[in-house]
Amino acid sequence: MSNNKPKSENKLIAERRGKLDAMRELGNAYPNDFRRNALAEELHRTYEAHADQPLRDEHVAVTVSGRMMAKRVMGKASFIKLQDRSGQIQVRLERDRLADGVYQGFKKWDVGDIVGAQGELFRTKTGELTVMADEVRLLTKALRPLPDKFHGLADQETRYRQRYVDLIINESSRNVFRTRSAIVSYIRAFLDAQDYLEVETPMMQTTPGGAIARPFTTHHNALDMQLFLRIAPELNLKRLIVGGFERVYEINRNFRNEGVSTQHNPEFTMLELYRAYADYEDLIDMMEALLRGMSQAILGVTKINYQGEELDFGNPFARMTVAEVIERFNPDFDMDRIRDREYLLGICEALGIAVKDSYGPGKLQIEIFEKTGENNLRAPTFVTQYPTEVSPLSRKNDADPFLTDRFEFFVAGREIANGFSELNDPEDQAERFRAQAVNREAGDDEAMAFDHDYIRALEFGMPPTAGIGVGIDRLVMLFTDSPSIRDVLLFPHMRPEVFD
RNA sequence: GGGGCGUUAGCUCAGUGGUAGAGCAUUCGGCUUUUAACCGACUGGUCGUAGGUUCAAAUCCUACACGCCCCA
Repeated sequence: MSNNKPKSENKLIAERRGKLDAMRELGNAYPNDFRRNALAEELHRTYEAHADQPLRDEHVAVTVSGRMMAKRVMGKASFIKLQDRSGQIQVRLERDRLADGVYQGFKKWDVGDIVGAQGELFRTKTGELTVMADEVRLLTKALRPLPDKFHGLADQETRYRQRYVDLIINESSRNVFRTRSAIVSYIRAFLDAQDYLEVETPMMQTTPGGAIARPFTTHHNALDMQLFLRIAPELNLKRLIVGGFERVYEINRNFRNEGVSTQHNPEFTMLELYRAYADYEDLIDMMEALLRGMSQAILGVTKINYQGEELDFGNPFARMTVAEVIERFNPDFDMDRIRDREYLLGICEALGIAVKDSYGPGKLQIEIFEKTGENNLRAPTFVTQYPTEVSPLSRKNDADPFLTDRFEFFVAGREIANGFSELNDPEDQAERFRAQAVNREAGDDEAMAFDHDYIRALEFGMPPTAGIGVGIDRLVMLFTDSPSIRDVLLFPHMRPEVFD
């Protein structure tokens, strides 16, 4: 994509700048005294059943405003379309209805300008609800032309970099972000109804924790100290459980210093939720209810289409253990040796998985699971019984300490959520931190740091608790049929544009 | 990090070695019920950047930038 060329400014812009200069000479070119009393969609809804003559008889006077998206001039009369936040409304301008000179001035206006109009409603002979303008004003001059009215804006890069243009032009893009907002609102209402407290915890932390990931670093000048952007709010939220807030959640940004892809943005939004006196199975049930209700509320159906694939949130979700997934997708796998490190190493080698010396059988199992199973989990599926080795904050299973009471939720081959019964034994937690520290020493910069204050908090006693993290961006992708995470982020991360 | 594809007018796109093209938009003229309005005339480009090959490069080669997709 080529960049702007400010050196010899585009002719189209130069022309519009000339029109703006003329406006400046006539007075304030950027007035802010226009107020409207109607939105496009509201008018369409209210007068849906009105035919032309009854509508005229009612003399419905309205003021509307928005961006002029179409301009069709037929000599002494014109039609324009104004787009406001709700939709579009047509306005008819007749030279002889308007004050002297207004119509001549209007002919110089450009598609993209912000316009306000006042007049009475009628219906054209093709039935379109229209405002017959008695007054019309140019409220803001657009210096830059909009993309092609028919083909719109298709260039991906421009859509991401100049999201404002994408939003002006593409209704589908506007709808993605409306749906995103509706999803977040739905989650808040769902949780608020269950007496959860929404909280905000620090983005900048001295010890990043709560997930296995590489952090971003930053620097506080006055304190002259290194800070990390959080990779998860988990440990702080559990401190709040210790504090007695029993049910808390946060919907906010996490930052992970990893690659960028259709599934990953350096900053992304997570719902994290903690509930005392609950275990991971309670949260599995909650997650299932949340998704089913959300699908019904947002899309009106429980079967959704994602990139040509039907995903059914209506029926009970599948449940499998990590071991079962491995068995299912590796038919020759010897399940008797699933904790045999040497055997697992052999399988990894055969699968072309790069392993480190520090990997124990649990980590190796997960590598095999991710390589062979994850992408095949198409229908909504809860996967349970994750190895303790890869779950440093999860409560061990009472019957089998190799495993934890943890689950992840998959749909369309992607991890959407991760939850578990929380580890509230401070001595066990300290031991897990020490194990992570060993990995850290060994050069694994994703391994967790030892968080002394978190141990101290647990020593005050954290009630039995379960928690879950849900990737909001990925959820929005599913509900908006978006192939890339960038499609559901208003301003996705991009390399800087060069302005020369 | 590796591989593939892409970058031409404001937008959407043609153009595979021989004078840089179309539609829409813009500009000018016409038109008082249009719907991608219509009719007529015109205008608009360092073909992503830098090198190279060639009599000649948007086109072939190399590097780089940015983007998209796949893989790690």
